[in-house]
Amino acid sequence: MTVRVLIVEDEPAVRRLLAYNLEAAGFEVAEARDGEEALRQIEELPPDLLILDWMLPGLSGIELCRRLRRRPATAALPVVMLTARVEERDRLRGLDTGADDYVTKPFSPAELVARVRAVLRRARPAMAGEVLTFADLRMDLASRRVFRGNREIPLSRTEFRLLRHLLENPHRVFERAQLLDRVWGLDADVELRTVDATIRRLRRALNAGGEPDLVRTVRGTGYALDLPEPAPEPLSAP
Amino acid sequence: MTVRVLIVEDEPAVRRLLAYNLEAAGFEVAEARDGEEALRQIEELPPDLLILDWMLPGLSGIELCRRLRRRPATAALPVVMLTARVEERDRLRGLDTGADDYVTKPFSPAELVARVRAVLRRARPAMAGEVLTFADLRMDLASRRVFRGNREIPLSRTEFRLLRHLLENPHRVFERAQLLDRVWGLDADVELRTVDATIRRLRRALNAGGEPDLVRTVRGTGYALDLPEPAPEPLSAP
DNA sequence: GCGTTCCGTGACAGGTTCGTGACAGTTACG
DNA sequence: CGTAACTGTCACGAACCTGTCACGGAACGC
Repeated sequence: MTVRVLIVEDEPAVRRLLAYNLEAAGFEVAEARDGEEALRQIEELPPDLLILDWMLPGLSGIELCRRLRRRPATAALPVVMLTARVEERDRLRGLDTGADDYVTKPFSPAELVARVRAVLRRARPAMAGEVLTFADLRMDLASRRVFRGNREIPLSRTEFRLLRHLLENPHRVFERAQLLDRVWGLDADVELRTVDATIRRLRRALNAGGEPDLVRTVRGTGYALDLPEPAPEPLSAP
Repeated sequence: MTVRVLIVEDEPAVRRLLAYNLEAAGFEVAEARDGEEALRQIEELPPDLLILDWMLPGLSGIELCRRLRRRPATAALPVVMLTARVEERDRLRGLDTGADDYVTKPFSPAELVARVRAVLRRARPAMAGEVLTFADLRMDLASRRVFRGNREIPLSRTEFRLLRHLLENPHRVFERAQLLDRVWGLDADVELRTVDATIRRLRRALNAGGEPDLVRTVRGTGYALDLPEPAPEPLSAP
């Protein structure tokens, strides 16, 4: 599976330089000109790493980073921040920006790629230890096991990835095409209805003990992970 | 909006230490001495997170946690379990207690607060996603749900899109042709009166509980989302 | 008042969507 | 090499959605 990197940078020259070198290093690259566009793209298809210019028109890089950290789905998303001068870099390090590394412009392509690789190496295992929870569902990413209550649920690879994606974004409705992109991958060539089949297998596995169904069907749209009966009042924000 | 944390702990010293540090970190804190009292408080005003001592007089922490998990209203309530020693913590992790994280006594305040924050990040529904509101109507775009007061309103795809458009432009009157273009789409080939039928279905769904009608009919023109007129004002003074 | 226009209402048929089970090609693994 | 598990498709049926229509009452202009 390829690693997706999203570059958020308003200067076209710098953007192209970054994209060229990262693609040459084997990454899949997406680009955004400002914070708004970045948010939209992350929404659509979350990358594995973000390269973020500190100075952006509109939403600044720091603000974007902080905002991402607040969302569970992107709280652990690795971020490499681009800064113009060394002093800035050191000052940003002091602030709590939430970035994983800082690169000073001008940078050498080799250094940039090296830092991206280092951040990915560091970030991956950190994510691996996590446990995703929803209702009486528990998914341990490290051991790749899923429990409902105290019963273990055997899941195939596809089912596991689908459930993981839903657990990372509970309550949120995904349409079939989104799920295909984000679970099966962009290069997968499968029918939309395949999602239904996998949802069905996932449901059968999850509810094998007669528990209530946690997968909500939204007719005409797609699926979401949700509590069945009582309308879940949207929890108050922190 | 503040985050409420309920501490369930029988030792006053530990309770006060926890309360002090959590309040310093900006949380709103409630306290309970045992499981019974905790249940009462959760009933009264559900907290956003529970800190739970493993050893409690009466109802044990584990039992309380399991019981909460069984009730839909509290099934997703984040729980941080306090244990006395490291061995206990590891043993509890093995059992399926349903807790989201474990902290070993003695703990550092910083670690405790960090773990609470982490659990909240994970447990929170993703996306402070857009929510459209009008009067007692609430539409959550991410989860694709609509509430009137605290009653959920089931809506079909078309009804949902129509209501969304009205909610995005409250008070504004749209003629049928406009609604067809903007809700059904430019390429849709349907009768103007179809709008009436959908408005009717939307009204029936929204007012199923006997609430006042929020959809205003503008004769000869179209429809708008509006508060109903409270009373016709007499023009002449008594 | 009176006729006309406009909208609410209920019913209905055709279409769409989704759950379900079955099946075959593929992969994993002993 | 053979078996079992996994995965993508498909066809079918039931439930649901939706556009349309006819009818009657309400609102409006005169």
